[in-house]
Amino acid sequence: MELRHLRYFIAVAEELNFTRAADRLHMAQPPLSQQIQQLEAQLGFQLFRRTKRTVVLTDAGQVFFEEAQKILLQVDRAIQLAQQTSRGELGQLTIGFVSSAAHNVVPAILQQFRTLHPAVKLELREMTTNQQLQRLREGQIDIGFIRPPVEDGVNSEIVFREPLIVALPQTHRMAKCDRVELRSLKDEPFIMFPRSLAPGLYDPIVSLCQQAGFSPIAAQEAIQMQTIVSLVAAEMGVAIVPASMQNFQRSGVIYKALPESTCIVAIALIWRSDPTAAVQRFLEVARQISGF
Amino acid sequence: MELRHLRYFIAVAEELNFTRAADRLHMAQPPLSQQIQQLEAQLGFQLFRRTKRTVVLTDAGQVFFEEAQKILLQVDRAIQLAQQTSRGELGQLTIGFVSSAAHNVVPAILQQFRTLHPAVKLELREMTTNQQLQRLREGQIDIGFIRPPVEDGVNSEIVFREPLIVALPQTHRMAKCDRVELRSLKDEPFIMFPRSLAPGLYDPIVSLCQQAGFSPIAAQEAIQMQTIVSLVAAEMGVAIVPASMQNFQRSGVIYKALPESTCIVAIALIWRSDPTAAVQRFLEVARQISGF
DNA sequence: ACAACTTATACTTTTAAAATATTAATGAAG
DNA sequence: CTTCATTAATATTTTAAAAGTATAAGTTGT
Repeated sequence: MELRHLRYFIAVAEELNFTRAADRLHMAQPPLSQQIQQLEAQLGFQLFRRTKRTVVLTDAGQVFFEEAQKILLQVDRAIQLAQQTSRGELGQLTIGFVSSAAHNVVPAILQQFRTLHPAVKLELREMTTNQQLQRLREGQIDIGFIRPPVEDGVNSEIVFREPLIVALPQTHRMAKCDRVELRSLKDEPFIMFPRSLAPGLYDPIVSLCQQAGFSPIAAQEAIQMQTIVSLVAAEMGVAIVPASMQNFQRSGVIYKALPESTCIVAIALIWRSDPTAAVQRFLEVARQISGF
Repeated sequence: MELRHLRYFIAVAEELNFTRAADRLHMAQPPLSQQIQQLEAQLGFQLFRRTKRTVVLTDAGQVFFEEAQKILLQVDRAIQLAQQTSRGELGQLTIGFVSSAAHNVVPAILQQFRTLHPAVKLELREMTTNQQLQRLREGQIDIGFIRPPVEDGVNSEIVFREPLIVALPQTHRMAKCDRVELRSLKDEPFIMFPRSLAPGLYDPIVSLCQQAGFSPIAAQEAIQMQTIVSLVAAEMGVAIVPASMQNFQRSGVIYKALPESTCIVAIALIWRSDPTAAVQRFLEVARQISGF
């Protein structure tokens, strides 16, 4: 049995007249009769009760008619769903992001993507840069927002750049100053990200301090930017953080610009090597929003 | 697009290897490749990402794979449902019956049919004989239980015969007798079915009375056997009823056999001229139960 | 009784699916 | 590094089956 048989059968069942149905199907009447006979032979029962002049559906034919219509609808649906998927209008994206990225471009990109492609389901997972690189290789995430650098062989693109700033406890002696000389913090305890998990953030911070003539004393480590800021609020020390952390205001913490902050940190987008259409649509939106 | 394309596609999607899929489909590899190419061309997108040596589903292909499986399942389902219907194992029967038939064979036939063909939905409607004949012609009922005679051109078969008996009020002077001579009731008021609605019951009753040497005085008419018995209980008169009304015991009413009751009334089954398979199954059961 | 209408059959043509033979590319093994 | 096995694609031929043509046969209504 082929879909052709169902299409022919439906036409005859609707017209109850082989000649008219054949017209509607743009074919001659004899092949139509033959195809219906063939279908009946395969099914093992009559679809129509025919006199020489009139045709009516049997009760089994009536049941088959309703089911055949459902089948053709399902075929249309299958084609449409798959086509939408092929255009990236339908599907699922699993997206990783580092905690600090949640405060800059990521929300804007996600929002825009959601309005443009509402049928794509987004699954968001906060992870470190290294976790994302590994999960991307394993195919467990489609897209990631990380801190560069990126090893070779991974598709990546910078989507955001920002300077570094200082987070001080409100009670800190420099909290009232307009701006802070990094040099003046050289004996302060620093709260840092572990280098192993985020070299792209750790290294610029250390390099900045060394430009100012000292090596920072890592008093505490934390693997979430929000935790680092909370530790500053708890007066455990000071921290150097990306400027976008100013979007994360927390009582007890004051952010200060660094005059010597020519040092820039970035957020990069990474994506799987065989990008699905949905990944490609996401890239388009990310490029549009980030302006790169 | 034809079901062939879906069957081929599913085989390739499951094997992820054209050669093996072709083996499974008992065909050569080149036509399989061509049919898949043709399918992709019609759909307007790639189902597979192919290297010269390996094949994987695209994400659109994955979606189409799942939908294609559903379609083939639905095709199987359509065939099965229609085949069951053609065998009379599935469907609906609308059945008419005269009120007095509810007390003899009908319950047994219905019960047996329900056990043998549980997927056939039965719809029961109490109607007079004439109503049933008309509704049958209009196709509004499939089967009827009536009082003969049946006009020509209607399929019918006697499924039950029974003698006539007398229903007396408990207070009646003859209520204590073993048997009742019909002649002794000649001056009693009779409660009758209107002749127009049930000649098959009316005529034997009148004929019986005339054999006994009188014409019954119709004091009341009612169109339900149960109502007639109730009127007897209310001492409105006496009635001659089919013997199966003894299955309908009502306080205040006594049934008595008639010695001269060589007169028999019947229940006939009637059915539509283009009997569906379900109607034929019903006939089989009715014949089996009635023993005719 | 006859014309118009409708389906089925017999036969021919056309289309397209399947088979065969072959090529091209890739990856693994010697 | 070459060779061999594996795999998908292409070109061409064969085969099968779908569509078309002509016509018959039965039914309905005038």
